[in-house]
Amino acid sequence: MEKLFIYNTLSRTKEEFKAINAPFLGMYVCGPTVYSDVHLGNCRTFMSFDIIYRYLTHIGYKVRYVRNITDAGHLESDGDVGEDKISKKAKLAQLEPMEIVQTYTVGFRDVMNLFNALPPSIEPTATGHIIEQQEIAKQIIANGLAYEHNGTVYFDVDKYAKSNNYTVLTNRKLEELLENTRDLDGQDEKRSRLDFALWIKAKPEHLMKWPSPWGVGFPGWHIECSAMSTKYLGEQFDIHGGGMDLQATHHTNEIAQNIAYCGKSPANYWLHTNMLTVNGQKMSKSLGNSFLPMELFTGNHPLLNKGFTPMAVRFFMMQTHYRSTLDFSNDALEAAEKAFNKLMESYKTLQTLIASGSSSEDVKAIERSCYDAMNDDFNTPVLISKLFDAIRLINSAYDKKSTVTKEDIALLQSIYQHFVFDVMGLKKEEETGKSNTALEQVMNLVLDLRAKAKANKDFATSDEIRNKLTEAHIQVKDGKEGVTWSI
RNA sequence: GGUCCUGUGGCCGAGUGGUUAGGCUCAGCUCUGCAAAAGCUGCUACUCCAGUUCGAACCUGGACGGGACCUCCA
Repeated sequence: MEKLFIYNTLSRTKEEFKAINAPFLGMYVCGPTVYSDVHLGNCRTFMSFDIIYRYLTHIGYKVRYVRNITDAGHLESDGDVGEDKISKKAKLAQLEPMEIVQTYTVGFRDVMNLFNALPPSIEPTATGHIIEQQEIAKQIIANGLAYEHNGTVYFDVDKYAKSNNYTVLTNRKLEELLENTRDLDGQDEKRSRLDFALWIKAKPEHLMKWPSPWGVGFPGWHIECSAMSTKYLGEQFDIHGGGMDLQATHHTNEIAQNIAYCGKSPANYWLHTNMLTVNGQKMSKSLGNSFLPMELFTGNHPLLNKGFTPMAVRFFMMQTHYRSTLDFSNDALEAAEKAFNKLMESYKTLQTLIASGSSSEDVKAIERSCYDAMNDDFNTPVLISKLFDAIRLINSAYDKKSTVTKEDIALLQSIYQHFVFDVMGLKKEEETGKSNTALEQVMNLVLDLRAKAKANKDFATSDEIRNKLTEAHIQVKDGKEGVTWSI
């Protein structure tokens, strides 16, 4: 098996990866909250972990990939301010919370599918694991690290921090955290400002609520992940992932919960993916620069000149390492789209290569460097640069400037299969409209006429046809092997 | 305000104490009736200041800029 190095947030260094029970491997990734459309930032995180999942699988691990759906805990109106609005709206066309959940869960899966992300092995929901969450809260109370106050159960951070490193993930000092904590609702119920809720008493207007030993309520924000990761991957597993914004609060509390529950830190390796910016600025609705995936595909957005295919976007994301911020801009997307098309064109060229008896190229070295790139903390930008070495090699062999053997060609095929299709999860875009046979027949007719004009050296006619087609956004390409066209 | 991350050529974006990242753009060439498309070749950068070093864009310190988190958030 490949020797793989992964950047572990726990140690802030790249560590050699060792699975607890190879070849089996458990990976948990914090999934989306399904109360609104997935935005691109979410997609980027899940695409990053899709590559990680695919590569781990490729090098021989039997991965159980668990990614939750958060469908409970946040339906409450925004405290005191929002209550009025809610009651006004509630009169007409009130939706069941689970209708919202269903709508956005389906939407999320559809988008991930468009991006060719593999579904996780298990996709558990918070509402499906209320009992498990309560059990964990009970055990933490029994272990003396949580307390109930007026129907709400709080985690006792102070007490926990006396015998554990609460801030393992962030390296922050507890005193400094305390100084910087703001005043929030329910602060007076807590023993310490850092304490967080495992179970929350439901207000009467709260829509999703369940009975519990502490009264009717709903689970806290962090406990679902502790419950579901423990249930499906065990008390200790290999990899836990999520966006960097989850690191300081959600993951910190998750680790504390697990240790308070069973004395074990849940995951050996914590991976965090970086955020997404637009033209150098944070993506946010207030700045008017947030993208929905569909806006990206259709180009229906003020910041875009045109739409981009899901695969072009996927490729674009792969060009940046998962731990760097990814900046969206029209120019960068266009550049990535061209590069992606080149990668796919070269695959076609590869199919036409003719083998020589000897080889002037070292294809094995390219394959090796692809593995080296991925083994170095899943470095897809470097992987892509190595693939472009392969492209140059393919083109030069095609131009008869170099020679490749039958084995080389087979190896190039396998590099494409393994790295481009299996690991990066790229695929050829569907041909535009399968039912376009009518258009095709017309185009054949037109191009046939143009060919005849050219044969008669009637360039005025042939150029006119070409120009008119260009105006209609149809590009004519006079290749060596005949004329092709694209829209 | 606090903690942490970051600053690379026209643009995007890897990386390393001394040796070409890669893509896009651009220029030249090949091909072409001419274009386009495609291919080839070229374009040598690392915010600023000081230090460590034989040698730093890469290490250290400082300045300035950008970002994340501290509040639901991928």
